Amino acid sequence: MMPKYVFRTITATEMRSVNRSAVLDYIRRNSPAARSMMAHDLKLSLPTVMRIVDELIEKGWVRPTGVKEWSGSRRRDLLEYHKDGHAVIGVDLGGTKMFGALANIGGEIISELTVNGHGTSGEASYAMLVEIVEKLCAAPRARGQKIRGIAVGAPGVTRAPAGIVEWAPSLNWREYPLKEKLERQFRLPCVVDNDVNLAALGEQWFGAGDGASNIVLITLGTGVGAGLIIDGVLYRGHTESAGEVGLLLSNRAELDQQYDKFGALESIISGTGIAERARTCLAGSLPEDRLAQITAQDVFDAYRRGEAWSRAVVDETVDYLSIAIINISTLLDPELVILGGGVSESADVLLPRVQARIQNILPKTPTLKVSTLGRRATVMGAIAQVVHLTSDYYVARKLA
Amino acid sequence: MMPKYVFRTITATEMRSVNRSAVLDYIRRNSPAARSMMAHDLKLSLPTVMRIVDELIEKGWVRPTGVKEWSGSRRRDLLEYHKDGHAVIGVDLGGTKMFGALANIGGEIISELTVNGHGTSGEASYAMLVEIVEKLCAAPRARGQKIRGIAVGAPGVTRAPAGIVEWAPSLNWREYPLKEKLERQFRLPCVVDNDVNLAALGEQWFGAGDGASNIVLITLGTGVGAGLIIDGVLYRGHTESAGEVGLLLSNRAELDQQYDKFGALESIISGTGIAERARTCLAGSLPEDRLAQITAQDVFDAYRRGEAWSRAVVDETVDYLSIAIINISTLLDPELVILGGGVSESADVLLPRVQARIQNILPKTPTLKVSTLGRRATVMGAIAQVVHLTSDYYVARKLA
DNA sequence: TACTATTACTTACACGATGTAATTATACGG
DNA sequence: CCGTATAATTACATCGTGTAAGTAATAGTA
Repeated sequence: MMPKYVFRTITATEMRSVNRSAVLDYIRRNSPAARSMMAHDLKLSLPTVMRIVDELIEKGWVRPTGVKEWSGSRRRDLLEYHKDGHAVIGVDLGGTKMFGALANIGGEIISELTVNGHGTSGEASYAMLVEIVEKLCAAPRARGQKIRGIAVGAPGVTRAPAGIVEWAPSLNWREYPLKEKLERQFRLPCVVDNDVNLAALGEQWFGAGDGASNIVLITLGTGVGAGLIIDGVLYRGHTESAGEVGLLLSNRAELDQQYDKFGALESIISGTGIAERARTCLAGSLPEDRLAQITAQDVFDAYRRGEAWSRAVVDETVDYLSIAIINISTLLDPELVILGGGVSESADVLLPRVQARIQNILPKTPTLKVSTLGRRATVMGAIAQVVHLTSDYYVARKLA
Repeated sequence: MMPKYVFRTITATEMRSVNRSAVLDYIRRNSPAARSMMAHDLKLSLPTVMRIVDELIEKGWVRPTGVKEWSGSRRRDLLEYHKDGHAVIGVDLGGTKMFGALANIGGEIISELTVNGHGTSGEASYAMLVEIVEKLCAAPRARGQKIRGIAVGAPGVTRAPAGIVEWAPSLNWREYPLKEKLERQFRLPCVVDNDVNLAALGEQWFGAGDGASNIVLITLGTGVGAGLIIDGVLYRGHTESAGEVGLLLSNRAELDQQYDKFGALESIISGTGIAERARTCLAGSLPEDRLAQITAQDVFDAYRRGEAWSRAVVDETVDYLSIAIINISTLLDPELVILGGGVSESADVLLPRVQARIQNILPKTPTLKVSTLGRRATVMGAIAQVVHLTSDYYVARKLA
């Protein structure tokens, strides 16, 4: 019988990794930071902070600012996150578009590349991904940073530790060993993860996350998905499909239906679903070809202009999005709910109304924000994951 | 400005705690266990395992079995979780009943005590809790174990680290510093937590949890609640109100209602809600006083006897419970969903039908089980928390 | 300009933890 | 009874943190 055990052990070197991770995280979030301040806040002795900082400087994660800070007498030497210490490649592998970026570890994009409507699948998609990465590798890097790793967000179920894409319908990939292939091709550390998971990490590190430990990112685009940051750490679920909120049910009748490609909630509040409902409303009053071109964006524009037909569509979207957020918040009690994806560009219409509905029901309302990274969220999360991977990120917690 | 940082640091002693926790957890789940086996599985050197085991034996958490195991040549000395090494007091503080138990750390009850319909609130409730604890302290302990701590599960929102009951309507406690009061009174380490959270931990340690790292416990009783174990660790949420699933919404109309005491889902699938609906069905066909006595149990009994009226009530319960489980699983992707609370005694009726509904919708179905601890779940979780607290439980994780 | 007080940093060393390797103990099987 | 294999023990190297004492920097002050 296989033994059952859940918790891992650590060595002295890993203890250092835990502490190094905490210091790096502190500096990233609080640049510029002083050693003595960190020693105080992080409850480490000054010599330990010194040693860790020396290591971080040596490895290019952190650097002295040159500036010194007055705090009573001898000035503190200030340190900052060394954004340009390393370069990283992140790719958001969409079903219809691919978006790749070469960026520094501060999340500043050096060079980016979009392929719209690539229309590929299977091996052709892989070839296109390789081409994008190659171009980004070749892009000029003013400060001469080395590329430290590649992370890819895939639209579908992934098994992140193994780096396998289990099932990505739009690319027609099944059990696709993407990480292994990329590592062999580029000889760099690679991470493969779900696109929405990475987007959530991106917002935590560089976007609307703002130091919160419990974050839900809801993306409303072609489909609907959620990324969960729980107690500071990305949560993937038992079979790595946590956050597949497209399948959420909002009424009893939905129990009797079948959902092959699109889930119940997805068919209502995704961009696709919104456009679909608009077509039903406008059927007959517009020519067929115009009807086919309607997007969610058009619906919100019409709503802003006060066109009557859009009213019901937007109302329904507001209601079902509210139900989803209420149910997610009820279950998870996050500090922050971030709205992302294409539809979030219409947040001016949605957000105030959703907020009102939520406050009406929930005793404790999470903060509701719009993604600040937009379509770059996944790529930013990719950068975060490369930092996790290459800086040996460990975290420790005490229970009870 | 307050610095932002999320992750803690550890010292050499805390590294030992991480490893000690892993070893203790291994032995608890795999008694009897051999040192050399643990060294292999946990990736620790044998000397380290030896030292940790010596410490655990000395402190009474573990003991040699005396039995030896053959594995090719020299026999292994087997160790087991020392159930009787310590005694612990756990109390489930219900709104109508209080249930306290003196148990060993293996979750075996030495002495238990129920007070039904105590009808107290405020300071009187505290006095009754103290009386229960005192009686349990005085109960004979054959093996002479010392009581190591007290944990209390409260029916309401708690702030567990501080041990404050924020709001428990049935006891009329607000911002009640329970932990502080108990520690002063009994001079023992005390833990205060939400009753459902503790029940989830109880099932993880001693019940249906079975080594799973991602568990959702749904309790259906007077109200409805959920306890979440995420990546092996109890998750409480940003304001410690994760899992308050009584408020889950199942249709659009519910958005416009007000929920003061009972949430939307709660008013349908809780024991109270089931009985209430049965009363509506039977109004007129039964005398008023008989009607008032109907319980959820009666409804399920009638269903088993094939009485027509009960059909609709049970169907509705099945459907809304299914929706709740589907939505929770969609979001969290747990390995295991456990049904607990009074209504779970009718799981023979509910479970097969719920299972069928779930499988129809979800691509990946979590295992569905009935609580094996029943009304003792909270108390068992209380025991687990005392072990966490008094054995200095730490866990470490690597990201990416 | 020198002295003082104060805070930042450095160094030396103690301590606590893990790991490796050599040694001893135990038990089966021929 | 001995050989072999595995378990447990011991001694010691290594790696990490912490404490304490010493050095450096700097504003204020005499």
